[in-house]
Amino acid sequence: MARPSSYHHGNLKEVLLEAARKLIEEHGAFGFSLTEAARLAGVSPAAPYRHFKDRDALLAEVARNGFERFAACLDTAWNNGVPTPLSAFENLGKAYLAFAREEPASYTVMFETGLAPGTEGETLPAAERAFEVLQQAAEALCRSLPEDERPPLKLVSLHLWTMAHGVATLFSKGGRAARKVPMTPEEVLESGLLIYLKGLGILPDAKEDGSG
Amino acid sequence: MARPSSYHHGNLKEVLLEAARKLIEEHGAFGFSLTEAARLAGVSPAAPYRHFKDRDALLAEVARNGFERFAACLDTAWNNGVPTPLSAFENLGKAYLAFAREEPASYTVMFETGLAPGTEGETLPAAERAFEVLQQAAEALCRSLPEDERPPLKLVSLHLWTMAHGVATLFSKGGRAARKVPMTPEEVLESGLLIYLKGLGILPDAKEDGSG
DNA sequence: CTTTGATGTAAAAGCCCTTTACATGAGTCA
DNA sequence: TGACTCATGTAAAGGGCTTTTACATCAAAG
Repeated sequence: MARPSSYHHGNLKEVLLEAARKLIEEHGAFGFSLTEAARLAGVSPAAPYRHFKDRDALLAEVARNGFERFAACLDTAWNNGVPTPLSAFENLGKAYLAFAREEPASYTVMFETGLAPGTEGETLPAAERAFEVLQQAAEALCRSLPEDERPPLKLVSLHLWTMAHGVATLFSKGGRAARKVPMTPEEVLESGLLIYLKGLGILPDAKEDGSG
Repeated sequence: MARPSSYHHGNLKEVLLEAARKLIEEHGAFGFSLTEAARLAGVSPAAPYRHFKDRDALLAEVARNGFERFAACLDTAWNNGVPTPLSAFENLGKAYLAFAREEPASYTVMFETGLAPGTEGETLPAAERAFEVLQQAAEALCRSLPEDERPPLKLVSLHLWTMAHGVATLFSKGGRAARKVPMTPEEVLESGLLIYLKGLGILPDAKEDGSG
C-alpha cells in the first residue's frame, strides 16, 4: 500500500494522524502545526488538504479516532463484567488510565476543552459508546443493592467517569498532582473508587470486613 | 491611571490579560492570538513584548494570576471550617465549580495540559496554596475518624480534587457530559462527595440516618 | 492509448510571532 | 526652563503557518 518514494503517498491520511499525535505529545496541543505534520510525512504543506478540510478537521479526526480506540479498550477491559463485576471494574479503571498514559495526545484532544471550539459541540458516537461501558459497569455494580437504595445509574456512572478523568488529567505529563504524592495514578484511582463503592454500600466497611 | 488616547497606555499589562481571557473564552485556547489581544487593547502588535517575554509568558501569567484568585476563592469559601466542617466543605465545592464556570479561560489555562509545555513543569506557589485549602478541608473532615481509620490526608485531598476537577472539566462549556444528565454540576459533585464521605465513615449511611 | 479522478506540488495571499531600530513622553536634575 | 533618561509604544521586516488556486502526476477504466 505505502509507496514512500512515489509521487503518491498511498497512506497519507493515517500517517498525518500519527504525525499529529506525535507532535502534540512532544510539543503540546499548541505546538502542533499542519505544516510540520506534512513535513514529517514527507509531503508538501498543501497535501493534507486532500484529506482534511482544515487543521481543525484533522484534530477532530484525532479525537474521533481516539474515542473509537478508547471505547474498544474500555469494552475489552470490562469484558461484560466477568469473572466478577468487581474485578472487571478494577480492570476498567486501569484500562482508562492506561489509555490516557499511552495516548496522551489523543486523550488531550478528546477531552480538553478550548482546543477546537466548533468540534466539541457535537457528541461523537464513539464517545457515547465509551460512556456506555461505564454505565454498564455502574449497573452491574449497583445490582447488588436493594432497588430502593440504588442511585440513578447515570449519576453513578458520571461519578465514576469524573474520578477517572480527574486522575487521568491531574496526573498526566508533568501534571500538577504528579509530584504531590508518592503514589501511582492507579493507586489513587483505585483507592478513591473503593471508598466511593463503600459509600454506595456495595463494598463492606473495612472494620466490618477486617480482611482488606 | 489609564489614558486611552495618549501614546502611553498606562494599564496595558492588565488590559492584555483581560483581553486574553476574553479571547480564550470566545474562541478557545487555540483561537487566542497576541496580535488580536493587542488590537483589543488598542496597541500595536509589538507592544505586548514590553510586558511579556512572549506569547507563552502571557498565558503563563494568566495561569499564575488565575491560581491566585482561585486560591483566594477556595480559602474564603472554606472559611477555616466554620460554622461546621461539613457546611464549609459544601461551600468549598460550590466555590470550586463557580470559579471554573465564571473564569473558564483561567481554569482552562491553569489546568489543561498541552497548552504551554514548558510552563506546567514548575508548580506555582498559588497552586500549592489552593491545594492546601483542600488539604485543610480533608484534615478537618477526617478529624472525626479514629486515628487508625484515617487514610493519608494527601490521598483524601487528591480524591477531593479529582472529583471537583473532573466535574468542572467534564461539564464545562458544551462539555461532553453536560447533555448526559439533567443535573447541575453542583448536584453531581455534591452527591459524589457525599457518597465518598460515607465511604470514609465520616457520614452515616442513609438507611441508618433516614433524614436524607 | 486516452481519459479521468484522486492525490500531490508550487506559488501566493494573509495572518501571526518576534526582533530591531526608532519615537514619545513623564519624571528628574541642573 | 531645558536637557537627560527610562519606560513604554510604533513601524518595519523576516520567517512560519494556514489556506486557496492552478497545475502535475499517476493508476485505473474504457
